Amino acid sequence: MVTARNTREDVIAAAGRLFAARGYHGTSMRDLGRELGLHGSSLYSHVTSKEDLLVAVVERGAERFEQSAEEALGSSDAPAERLRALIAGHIDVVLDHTDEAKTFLDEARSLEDPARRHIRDARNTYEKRFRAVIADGVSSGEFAPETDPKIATIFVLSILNAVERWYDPDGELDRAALVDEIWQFAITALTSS
Amino acid sequence: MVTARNTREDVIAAAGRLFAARGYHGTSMRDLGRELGLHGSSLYSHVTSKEDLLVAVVERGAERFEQSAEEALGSSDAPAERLRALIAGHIDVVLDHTDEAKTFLDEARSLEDPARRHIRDARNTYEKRFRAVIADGVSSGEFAPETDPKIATIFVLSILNAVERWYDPDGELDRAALVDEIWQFAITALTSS
DNA sequence: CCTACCGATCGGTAGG
DNA sequence: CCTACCGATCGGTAGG
Repeated sequence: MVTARNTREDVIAAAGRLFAARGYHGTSMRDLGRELGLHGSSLYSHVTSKEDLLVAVVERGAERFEQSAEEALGSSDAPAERLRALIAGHIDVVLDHTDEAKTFLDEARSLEDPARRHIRDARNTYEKRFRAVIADGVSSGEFAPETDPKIATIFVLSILNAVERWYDPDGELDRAALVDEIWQFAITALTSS
Repeated sequence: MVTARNTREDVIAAAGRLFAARGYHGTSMRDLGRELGLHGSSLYSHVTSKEDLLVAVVERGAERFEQSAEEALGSSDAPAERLRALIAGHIDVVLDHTDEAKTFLDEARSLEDPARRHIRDARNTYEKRFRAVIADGVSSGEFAPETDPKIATIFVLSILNAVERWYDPDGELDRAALVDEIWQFAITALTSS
């Protein structure tokens, strides 16, 4: 059996790879065809436009993060533990679905407006999950009373979203240790006054 | 006196604006010409190539950050205060030279290799300034002994580099308060065990 | 998924 | 800084 034909999912996965590596505008349909071993024009039997591809990749990224947050919040632990679960889930998405995560984080701005707004909303929803947990911790007295949940959330997400830019999966710091470092940093900042 | 001719500096400034807003690959030389009120081909009397422009903008960004760090470290205060000065300086660069800062942070990856390496080095040098201050704080006992200066530096810079993505200069949080929030968050995480 | 294209746009040059 | 271009490449279509 020779190599089978590509599916739409194959095309989207390859697009994620290239968009993450070179950016949306830095990737041509012919580049993408080459990556899959077919002609650029043949891609149009799988997608209707280049932007259609960006939408698909970014949307998958958004779903991964959203699903991760929902699972993390399944437990009814204390705020500190729920924050830990959110952090661990976020890192899993970034490390297990790097291309989608990177494209979601860095290339969504190239989307045109219906999709763009939808992704903006998804991002806000995700952010609210973190904010609610932090606000809970402040209310319960577990976190410091001066904490501004909105700003603290931005800071934690800033750390999480930057991971793709520096973390080396083959380096000395393994995944569990990475989660631990981030959690420790965040929880210390949130707990002490 | 009618509008004077554009200088090379005008061209670089306009390029910074467009690169920051739409990305390097999302900006064409004709877009840039339009921004300046001249033909795309006329830009070549000021620059030798499109990448020449990216190099110029990114290089200016790197210089701003480097200069800011040097000034911040002029004082011989305690580590916590020197970290504060580094943070304040970084925020000044981001808010006063937003286009250069954004292009430096987000578009440097589109550089080809001599310039690319040079920028990577500049980034590492800048990072080392932060790391040295944090390491000093650990040595002096001012910061918690478990602190890993390398990782703590990455976390602080992650927060700083994300500012351009969410901060609204016309919002409720003014510059001094922004610096204060970041510093408080960082110093708390670094100080407590 | 290929062949054969399309018009538009790209970065860039020559010669004023 | 303009005019007049260049070859290459772009996203995309028609018709198998």
